[in-house]
Amino acid sequence: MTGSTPADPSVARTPGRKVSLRDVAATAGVSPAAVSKVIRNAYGVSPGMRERVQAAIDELGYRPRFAARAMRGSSFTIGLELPELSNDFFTQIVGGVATVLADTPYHLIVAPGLGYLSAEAVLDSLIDRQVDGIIALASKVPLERLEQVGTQVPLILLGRHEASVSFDTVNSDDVAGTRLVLDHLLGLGHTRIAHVTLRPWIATASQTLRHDTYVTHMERAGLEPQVSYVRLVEDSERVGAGTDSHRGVDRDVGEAVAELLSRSPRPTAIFAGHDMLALDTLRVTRAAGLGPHEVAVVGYDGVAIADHPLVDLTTIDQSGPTMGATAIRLLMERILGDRSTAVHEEVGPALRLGRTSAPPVATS
Amino acid sequence: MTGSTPADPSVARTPGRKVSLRDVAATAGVSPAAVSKVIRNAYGVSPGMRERVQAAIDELGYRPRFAARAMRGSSFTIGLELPELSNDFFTQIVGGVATVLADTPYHLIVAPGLGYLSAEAVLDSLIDRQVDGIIALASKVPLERLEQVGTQVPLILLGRHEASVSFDTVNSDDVAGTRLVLDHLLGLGHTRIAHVTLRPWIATASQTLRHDTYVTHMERAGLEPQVSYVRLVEDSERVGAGTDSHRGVDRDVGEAVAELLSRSPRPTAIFAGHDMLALDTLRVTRAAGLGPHEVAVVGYDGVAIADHPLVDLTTIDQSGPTMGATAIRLLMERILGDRSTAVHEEVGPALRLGRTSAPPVATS
DNA sequence: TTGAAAGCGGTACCAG
DNA sequence: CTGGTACCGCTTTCAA
Repeated sequence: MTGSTPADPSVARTPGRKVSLRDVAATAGVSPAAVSKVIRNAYGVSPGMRERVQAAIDELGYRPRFAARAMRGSSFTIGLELPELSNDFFTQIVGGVATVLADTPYHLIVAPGLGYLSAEAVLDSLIDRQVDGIIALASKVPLERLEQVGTQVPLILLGRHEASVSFDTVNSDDVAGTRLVLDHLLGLGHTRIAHVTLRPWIATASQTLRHDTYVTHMERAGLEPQVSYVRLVEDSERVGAGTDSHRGVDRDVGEAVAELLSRSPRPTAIFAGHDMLALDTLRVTRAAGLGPHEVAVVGYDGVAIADHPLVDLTTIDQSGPTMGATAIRLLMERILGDRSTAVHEEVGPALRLGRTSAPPVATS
Repeated sequence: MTGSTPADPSVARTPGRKVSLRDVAATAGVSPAAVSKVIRNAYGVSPGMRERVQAAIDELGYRPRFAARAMRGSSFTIGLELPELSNDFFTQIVGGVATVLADTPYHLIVAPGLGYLSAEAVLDSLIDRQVDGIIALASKVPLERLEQVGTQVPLILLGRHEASVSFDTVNSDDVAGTRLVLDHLLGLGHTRIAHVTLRPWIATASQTLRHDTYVTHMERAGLEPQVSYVRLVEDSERVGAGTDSHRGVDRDVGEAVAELLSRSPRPTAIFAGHDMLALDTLRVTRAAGLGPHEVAVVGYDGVAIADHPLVDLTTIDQSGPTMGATAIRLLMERILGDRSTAVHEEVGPALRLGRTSAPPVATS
């Protein structure tokens, strides 16, 4: 309530107009063009000029506006599209990107799908913002659309094994990762290993590769693949999810897992398509009173909570931070014009053993 | 590099220049001003005009650029400052905000501190972006700075119990919430209840209120408050955290909890300042082989993982989504000019019982 | 109701 | 190396 004091100087600081580049130029006694060069560290300014301009900038507390810069030059903004924020794997990627960006004049806009916004809408919005480059997860956007985006703005895709020419990709080796999981479970003595995942949608998506590798690896081992698909949740159904509780099992995941558990003979191990699915799977198995020896559970991603002693989930570490750092490194190469041919990098997956996977009990 | 395929029509769609408002005007045979009015749903356009313009917009696939709009009018962008993304409570808030925003032409920019960027830097950056309004957590920014920001742009603060006139606040009733925790533990028979939290910094921050309430409530119950403070991590030390693993106990939290456990007599219960601290606390107690009956643990926030059967953390549900939804509602009131006096809303906290809090074993 | 024209605050080009 | 200046695409008076 500083309002009771009629003229409070501490709040009075509301200049009629923000200080502009022209103001700086006037104060420093130079041209606007010169100031522009200084703030961009552009070529062709004498040390004396730079100094005087910098002094004026400091004196006036000048800060360039992104909007004005974006009109002519670059927006100094990187857009990061991702499906949601409640999945820790995605926020690990954000961390990796942000750390690299910290030493640059570029800023990061985190643009989650947030349930109601599709990845395509998010990409459009980033383009409307004239970002200088985009990093995207975009696991469900058609390739043609991505290629098109890639011709408009430098683009890096994560989790899509596309041999695109217009954009780069960064992926974990999902085939190798899946084999790590299966060999681990097979090594423990499991034979009835089920897989719970989203219904394959894009053939090149990480999820799909894990699924396909699971199937072929099982068959090669002479075992029967058992997949339970989580029903795709329509966007319309998701509206309002934000105000609901985050809690409880996603109904569809719950059903998918319950369906697996009801099979006879029951699977002794469940390989979940990613860690959030694995956590939900554990909700169901624990609710059913089934421990690691009855049903082993393995995830994929390496979310932070996975190695909490109370959870201790066996999973594949995808090195989210490294993926993010790699992505922004590749993106900056393109933005700075250092490279214009597509590259496709992979980071190695690593098995992280936890208590949720154990040998099956010897019944049968 | 569409270069390999000489003339690929699917990728060829790279118009030399994006379609502008002027193009739409030309196509529709009207003035740019008219188009501007139509896309803003502004007053003073005849139905016929609107229809023709809309047709041209659809035909050309016109999309207004945020930068240009921000130059003169509003940016149709809301900025959300928050300390980090790896804390699920914060992303719950984001969800609440996003859901309400879904029905408006406004877009959300999520701007996390990301370790290296301080809240103040993030706020500055949002202002440079000319966002139309800001929602901030900003738990460590001095009040004067916030008041100043509040005079520049509509501002809503979360987790700060300030009676400001220049900005609104949305808070959980931290006093009531803390009492719920303590009464629960006292009811279970605990007397040696410790508190682990960040060292109080801002007197009006939620964390501080919980701390202060803990102290007074304990004293009023005739018990001795025992607080262990987590050392503040300097920003400089945090750089690079993004590429490190998210895993393991924050060294400082670990030390703070270990210090508590080494006291004699040992506390039988630990009230953590928020859920992420509680999870780290559980890491330490479990590593020390101490179960709920040796050391009860209670958190605060209601993160999603708290109610996982493997964790089952007793905590206070702060209704993050509701807080976010409330915040954006208040912000839109200010942006649309419906209100110019500050309001300060509170949402009620609720105790959520879990397995991590149990009566103390009868030793003494 | 409609449109002409003057910017918003930077950048880029080009002449000095 | 420096500075004048024409823009970028949209919004906003203000006349017609």
